[in-house]
Amino acid sequence: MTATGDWIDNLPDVGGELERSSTAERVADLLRGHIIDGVLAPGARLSEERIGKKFRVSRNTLREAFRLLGHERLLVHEFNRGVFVAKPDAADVVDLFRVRRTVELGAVRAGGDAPPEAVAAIGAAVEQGERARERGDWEGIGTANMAFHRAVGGLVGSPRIDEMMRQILAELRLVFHVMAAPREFYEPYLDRNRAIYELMAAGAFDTAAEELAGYFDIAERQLLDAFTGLARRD
Amino acid sequence: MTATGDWIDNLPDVGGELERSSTAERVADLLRGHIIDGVLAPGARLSEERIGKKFRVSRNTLREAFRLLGHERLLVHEFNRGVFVAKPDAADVVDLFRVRRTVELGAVRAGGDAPPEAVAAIGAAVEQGERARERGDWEGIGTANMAFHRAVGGLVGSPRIDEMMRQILAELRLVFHVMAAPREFYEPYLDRNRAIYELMAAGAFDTAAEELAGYFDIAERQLLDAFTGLARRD
DNA sequence: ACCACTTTGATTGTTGAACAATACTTCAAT
DNA sequence: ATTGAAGTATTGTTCAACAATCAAAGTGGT
Repeated sequence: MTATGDWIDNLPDVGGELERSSTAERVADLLRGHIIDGVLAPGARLSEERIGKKFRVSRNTLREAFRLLGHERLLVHEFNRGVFVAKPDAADVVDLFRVRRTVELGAVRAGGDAPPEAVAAIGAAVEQGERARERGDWEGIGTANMAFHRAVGGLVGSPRIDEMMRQILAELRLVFHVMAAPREFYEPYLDRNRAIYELMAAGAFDTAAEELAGYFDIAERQLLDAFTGLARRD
Repeated sequence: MTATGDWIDNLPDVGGELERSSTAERVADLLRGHIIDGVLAPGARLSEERIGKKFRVSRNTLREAFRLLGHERLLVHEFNRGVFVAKPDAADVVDLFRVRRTVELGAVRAGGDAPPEAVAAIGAAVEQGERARERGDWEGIGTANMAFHRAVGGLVGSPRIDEMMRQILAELRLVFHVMAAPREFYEPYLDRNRAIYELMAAGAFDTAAEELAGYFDIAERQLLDAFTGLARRD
């Protein structure tokens, strides 16, 4: 054991993994989770005093967390009135799908340059969804579908794109909470996802993009119909 | 004038135009401007106490502003050490161009669906740049080039994409400050911008996209070379 | 000169209280 | 029903305090 002495150099880089985080960030993470899971309904008002008491943090720290989530469009800040859980409307759905068409279709079309692992990650998401279907786990199917699209964005291999996708998909979760989408919503898309993945695995990225575009058209139409249904009831 | 009574319904929506803004947002705007203009050099540390004194705002308010700009990647927040003006490196340049290829090329390829005004805005940016060249106004050429690419992103017609482009281009300004780019950097691209615009005006969006892709390749290469030059001097 | 260790000083992280400014509610008056 | 005028609750912002952490200067032994 006289040792080469440089075993320490072979340790994996930890990057920012063990970065201590501020209270504001932890609070933001918590709130984000609650919003995505629907614990905090869209449109709900977040009282600084009550949430501060609940989480045992000061108002100042809480406000920092609010700024973070406001920038992610999960909260809307109305001056002198407070912060509310965002409540996306039909226009937001249209916009979200414009973004998705731009980013995801671009990612797929340039998929030929992506490393094999990136494509494999998409396949993993497909299988994750299929396993969830076998269990009858509708929640799991939805999660797997999100993972599928996050993996599609991952084809670009860009941290910034990854971050954008995370945000966009989080907003999309909010859309579902607004219109109380049926839990089976994603089920029909499982087979389509597999088809898209198979095309990519075979190197037919352009065809895959066309398939994906078709999915966007149908899904957007379906969501918008649900929204106009809601509008009529107001 | 017994009146129909519902003229008020015909009033244009004011949207958020007369939204009052918080101090934190105004401070963030100020700092953002200083960062983009290079008044605050990349890597510079922003002391809470000194900046707070300078702007006459409390530390708490200042920290809210810092959170905003941190989320825009213009500031980096190191726990217990402070906030610094972001200092993009070569990896950031690569990533920024990945994003630009995804977003801008996607925008151009789908340009056929964009309204004529959106295309016209691109032409306006081209002419703005050419006028700046006639004046020998290098600063103006750079600004016009930014406007050009912002207008390209505008083809999508999505507020979220517009916001992304604003952020990406702001980061790109930081890249220029890091490597002290020559003021004539953008000049050679003026003619290429016009060519790309003419193609789009003629409806040849796919060809325009190919041209734009060529621009990205050259510009990225040029920036990366400048960076490796810097690295050698360290 | 060089290494480990402590001490000191400065800065950030977070809290709690305070006050002004604004919004919401209630209720009276027309 | 609409308007106006309190009164109350909430947000916007500041300030002061203290703990936690980092950076730098010293300290001593070799």
